[in-house]
This record gives sequence, structure tokens and C-alpha cells, in this order.
Amino acid sequence: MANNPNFKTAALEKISHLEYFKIAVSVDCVIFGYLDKDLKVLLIQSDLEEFSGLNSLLGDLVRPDEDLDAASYRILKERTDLDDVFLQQVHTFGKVNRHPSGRVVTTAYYSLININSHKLKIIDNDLNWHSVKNIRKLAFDHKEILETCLAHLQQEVMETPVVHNLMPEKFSLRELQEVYEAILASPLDRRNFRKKIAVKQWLQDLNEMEDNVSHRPGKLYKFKPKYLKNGFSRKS
Amino acid sequence: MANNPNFKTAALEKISHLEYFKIAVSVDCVIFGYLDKDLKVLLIQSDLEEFSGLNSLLGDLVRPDEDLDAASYRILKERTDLDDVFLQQVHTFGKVNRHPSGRVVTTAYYSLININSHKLKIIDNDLNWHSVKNIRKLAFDHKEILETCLAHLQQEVMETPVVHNLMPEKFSLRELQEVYEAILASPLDRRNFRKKIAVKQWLQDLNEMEDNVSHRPGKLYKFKPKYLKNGFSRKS
DNA sequence: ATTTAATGTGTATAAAATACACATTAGTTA
DNA sequence: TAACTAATGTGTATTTTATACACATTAAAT
Repeated sequence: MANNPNFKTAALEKISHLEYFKIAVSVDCVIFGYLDKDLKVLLIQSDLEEFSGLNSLLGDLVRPDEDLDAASYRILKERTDLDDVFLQQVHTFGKVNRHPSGRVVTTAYYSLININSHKLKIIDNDLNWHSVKNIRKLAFDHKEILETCLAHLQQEVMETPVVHNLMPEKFSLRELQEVYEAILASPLDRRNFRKKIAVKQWLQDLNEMEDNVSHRPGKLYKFKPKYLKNGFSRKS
Repeated sequence: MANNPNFKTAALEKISHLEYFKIAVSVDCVIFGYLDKDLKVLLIQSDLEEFSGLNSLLGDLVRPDEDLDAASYRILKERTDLDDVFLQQVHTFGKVNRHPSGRVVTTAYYSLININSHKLKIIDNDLNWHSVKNIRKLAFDHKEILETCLAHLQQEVMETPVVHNLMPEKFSLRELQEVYEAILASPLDRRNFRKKIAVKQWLQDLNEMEDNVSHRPGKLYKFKPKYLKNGFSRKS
């Protein structure tokens, strides 16, 4: 059931025909990635007739014996096979008619993963990375959920070292700046950016130089190990 | 049913005996007030045996035909008769065993209300204001919910004019500062506080003076009308 | 008239954010 | 091998924001 993309719809139809209708609980994951100087989000083709042709976020019903956080973790694991993911709860969306098959309250999480270092489990070619800036319309209220999570990420990114989840182990300051520019959707001054990052002391100078660049190579850095732990947010 | 304090328990017992157990959805409201230079929170005596003697937040199951935001609004309205309340969603708590009667995922909201200008609907003397700083133990995971919401309020308070919900229409800068000190649980420098507030331009000088004080009276201010709207958060 | 308990106000200093330019380096190409 | 290209690496001046701190003034109470 876990790997059946039709699980959500099927379960909802059953629920919505029960005499005493109750509220279903789901989680939706806004999974951000970074590729080609561009912030991406992982979307799946909607399996609902109402939304045919539209993409939606990855989500699923929460199981009765599963913590809310654990459900979002499961969804990520199913699709990316990642164990040690960064996941953070953002907001819960609970309008009565937000789901056409019945009443579903959904809690949105966002996640950051390194696209290159993990293969997706693509089933039926339904799952793909999309440029965040090109997304116009999504199924359900998922556009709003995406925007909420993006705003949240933009706020978080200069305060905490969450970006490390999008970076390779070793990277130059230019590469790091490009990730920030993609997330914030605005260019940054190189000298001021470097000053800000230096103040945070998140990085370790590797005393190695870039390679494979057709210009003067930059120094390579990595995040200090103490900033690499993800874990869950404490609450669930 | 809405005004029956046993509603929550009764409904949950019914749910938990259904063959196909599903997840119940509730909201819990952290209702902050301000009195005697002290930040208060509105608590109700828990009606569960497991938590006898303990207080809990005001909460209720969300009805199938009710938006999530609307549920929190209803709970406030039932108990305070306030229509135009400030309410903001903070976090959703969804551990499997957080509720002893069954699986309940709850979304926490916080609210700020002016204690003096509204009578509570106290039923059976079960509902009371408590000093936030004195609270040791609450039913369920409500202590954690309270702490999460308090942290959220503390963050919000210097950025947005939410405090107006705790203030009388007219107030002196000293009174305003006392509210900030109660929320932040730390003393503030008077000159710097006034400078910060002045920069925000939230206040209107009323050209009136305090009264009924046994010392030099201060000027009175009010929040500019455009900062008084509450409404709901846009999402639900 | 004196005491009390507050109000109202400004400046100096430190810290943080911003704007901005040039010499250096390695690879590529003519 | 010289010149070109496209990047790296770096510092200072300016503005803005945050902080620390003290004294004359006012109205009421005694």
C-alpha cells in the first residue's frame, strides 16, 4: 500500500462514504532540491480526475499508529530512499473543501535534499523535479502550500545552516552563494555574502582548490560536522 | 453540545470504539491575557480522569463541516463571547499517544485578548486565568504547546503590533512597556523602548494625559486604526 | 514646602548592513 | 608564449540599528 500511488485516493473514497464522516489527516511534503542554479521542487502527477494534468506535492494519509512527523518522513523515504532527511513542519491547512474527495486536514512539511546524490524512485514517470519559479498551478491548495513553505525556507536560510542539505560535501563559496541566490530569488553582493557567512562560522576551510573550472579556481569548504545533523523538529 | 465541557471526552470515547479507528482532529487555543503586570493564560480544569486536578488549554474537536481556523474561533467565541479576536496558528502536534482516549492530532493557535473588557463565560468555576510564569504541569502535552506558543508570541511582538489586543484603547507608554516586559519576561530600558516604538509609528498621540496616578501623569496614546484589524491568518 | 514616584528626553558608542573596485589567478585561445 | 577570459579574493567608507546610560521636570501626597 505504501508504494501504491493510488493509495490516497482509494482510502479517501472509502472514508467519504462512511455514514459518520470524519476528518482525514494527511501530510504534504514540499521537497526542495537544487540543480543548475535553480531551486526545484519534487512534484507528482495528480491521480485525481478533478486535477488531471496537474501536479501535486507528495503526500499521504497519516496512519493511525504513526506520529505526524513520522508520516512525512515515511513519504520522503518511500520516494527518495533517504534516511537522514531534513524535515520541518510549516503549517496546517484545514479548509473544509480543500480536497474534492472529502474532508482532509493536511500538515505541510518542507524538506531539502541533494538532487545529485540520491536517485528518485520514479514510478510510471510520474515524479519529477520542477523549477519553483515556473510553477503556475498545482492540484488542491498545493500552490499555496508551496508558497508558504518557500517563504518559510527563505526566512530560515540566513539564520540557520539548513542549506547544507542542498550542497555537496565540498563546495566553493561561489557555489554556496548561487544556492542562496536561487532560494532567495535575488542576487547577492559577493563580498557582503562572504562576510556574512564568515561571521556565522559554519564552514571549514578544506585547503583544497576547485577543479574542472575554466577559470581561476576557488577554495573549497565544507560545513562543520556539528551543523550537519538534521533530526526532526522536537515537537510533532 | 458546544457548551458542554464534556463534549470532547464523550466524542472521543465514541470514536475510539469504532472498528476502523481513525484520527480525530482538534484545535487547542493558548489564550493569553494581561493583568497586574503579568502575562496570563486561560485554562480549564481537565475533564479526563487521567488528568484529574490538572488544567488544560481550551480545545475541542473540529467539526466535519468547519474550517480549522473556524474551530479555534468557535472555541474562543464560546468562552469569551468575543467576535473580533486575534488568532494565529502556531504548530500541529501529532504524536500517537499524546491523548489518552485515542488518536488526536491537534493544531495549536494562540490568541491575545483584553481581560478587562470581556467577561468570561465561567461554567462550574472551571475556567480561570493563570500566570504563565507559575504554570508547572498541564494535562496532555499542553505545557509544550503553551511553551511553543509563548515563544512564537515573543518573536512576533517586536515585529508586529499584535500587543494592541492586550491594551485598553488609551494607554501610556509605561503601560505599553509593562506589557512588553510581561511577554518577554525581561526588563526593558525605557529610553530605548520608546525609541523603538517611535520608529514603528504604530501609535497616535492623543494629546491627553493619564489620570488617577499618584505621580507625574504620562501622555496617552492609541494604536492607529490601521493596526487594529485582526482577521484571520490567510491560510487555514 | 518637601517628598515621592514617576515622566520625558539625547548622546556617545558599538555592532551590523550596505555599497562599491581592483589586483590576481588559471585555463583557453590565437 | 602572449593575450584574453572569467572567475577569485579582498577592505574601506558610510549608513543604520542597537545599546548603555543620567538628569531635569512634573503632579500628587504628605
